[in-house]
Amino acid sequence: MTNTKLKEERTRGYFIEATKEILRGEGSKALSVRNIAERAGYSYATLYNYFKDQTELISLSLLDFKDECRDAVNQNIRKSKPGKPEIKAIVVSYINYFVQYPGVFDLFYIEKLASKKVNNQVVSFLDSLCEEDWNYLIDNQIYSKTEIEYKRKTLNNATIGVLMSYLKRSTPSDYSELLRDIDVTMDTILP
Amino acid sequence: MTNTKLKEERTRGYFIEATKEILRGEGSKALSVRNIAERAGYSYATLYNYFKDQTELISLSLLDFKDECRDAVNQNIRKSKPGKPEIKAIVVSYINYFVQYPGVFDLFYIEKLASKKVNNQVVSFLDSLCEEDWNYLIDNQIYSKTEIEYKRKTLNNATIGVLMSYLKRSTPSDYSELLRDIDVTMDTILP
DNA sequence: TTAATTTTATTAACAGTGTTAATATTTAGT
DNA sequence: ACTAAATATTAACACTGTTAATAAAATTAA
Repeated sequence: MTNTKLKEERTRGYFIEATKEILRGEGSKALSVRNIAERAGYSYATLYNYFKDQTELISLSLLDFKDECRDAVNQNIRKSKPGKPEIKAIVVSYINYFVQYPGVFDLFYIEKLASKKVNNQVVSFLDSLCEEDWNYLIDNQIYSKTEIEYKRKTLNNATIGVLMSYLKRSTPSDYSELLRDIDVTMDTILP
Repeated sequence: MTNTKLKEERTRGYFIEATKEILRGEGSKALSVRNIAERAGYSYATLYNYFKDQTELISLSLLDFKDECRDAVNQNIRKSKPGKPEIKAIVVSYINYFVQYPGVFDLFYIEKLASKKVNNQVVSFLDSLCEEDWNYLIDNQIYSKTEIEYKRKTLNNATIGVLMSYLKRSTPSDYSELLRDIDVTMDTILP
């Protein structure tokens, strides 16, 4: 009864963990049903006894990565000052996370996602990490509410653009330039 | 001699045209060697007598689309005032082009490209369309040279981000909001 | 025009993909 | 130990890109 449910949940976990390992390592290009199943220790068709299809497995991995990324960001911004400095620290560690795991970037922004709910969660993810700091800037009257609304949107889009260019088009060509580009973005949007 | 060269060039054209049709229509997801060859009126293996592999065909299509997009933009900005208004007109028609052909967006920004040269051409494409207007803003001393350098970069990244969110994550959900987001981006970066 | 040669196009094959249906194996309950 | 239920596996299908061997067509030489 509850025992079978537990076992089932464990097996599901093996598949999810295998998927995440491949995505972290070889990337989404190397992802295949047979590859996942082999790493999980099962035959490829067994996967379909636990998941509707590959996209369900991908969505579940994505949610895990979201938590992982949030934790990484929270670790890195510990001693940042609220407002612009902390927003910058968040953006930098957010970008660092995806530079470390390009396969996860593909999941978040490129791969076709099954549910619209997951879609929305991804789109608002970076912005939600900065929520407190945007409010800080409003509360301390450094920018108006509409100004902040605009700047939020623009920073989110610019950050995705920076990541895209770096990971998908190798521009800029090295990491130090990437950091400089983030500086540029921050100073242009929040002067 | 020159006759065979002509014939060869024509056959290559049929394959390229077929590739472009599929990308414009069904999108890059529907692209396959067999699909292309069938539409070109040849067997799938014939393709390899004219092109190294599929990626070469894709790169050649991309270059065509680049010209096509430039033409479309130039048509739309005819009566725009130099500077910010024209830059906005360029960004809007640039975005419109990819909204019309999402498969071409995949080519430009997502698909793995063979040559680094093509890669760089893509990355600098939007910025090159705005070149004159950025210079106008410098010459008329509306912004400083460094300011413009920063704004260029930020606008390029933000525009790619806007496109990504709209085409890949359905955010915003309708076109009128997309136009509003472009306004927001422009006013934030070029106030 | 026929024969030989070169150019161009096709089919067969290989290793891979996601997914489903039918089968085999393992576990649980009596 | 035997039956029933749960779980796992193999076989198959329709795809994918790519290569090698073969067939067809066009060109040249006699």
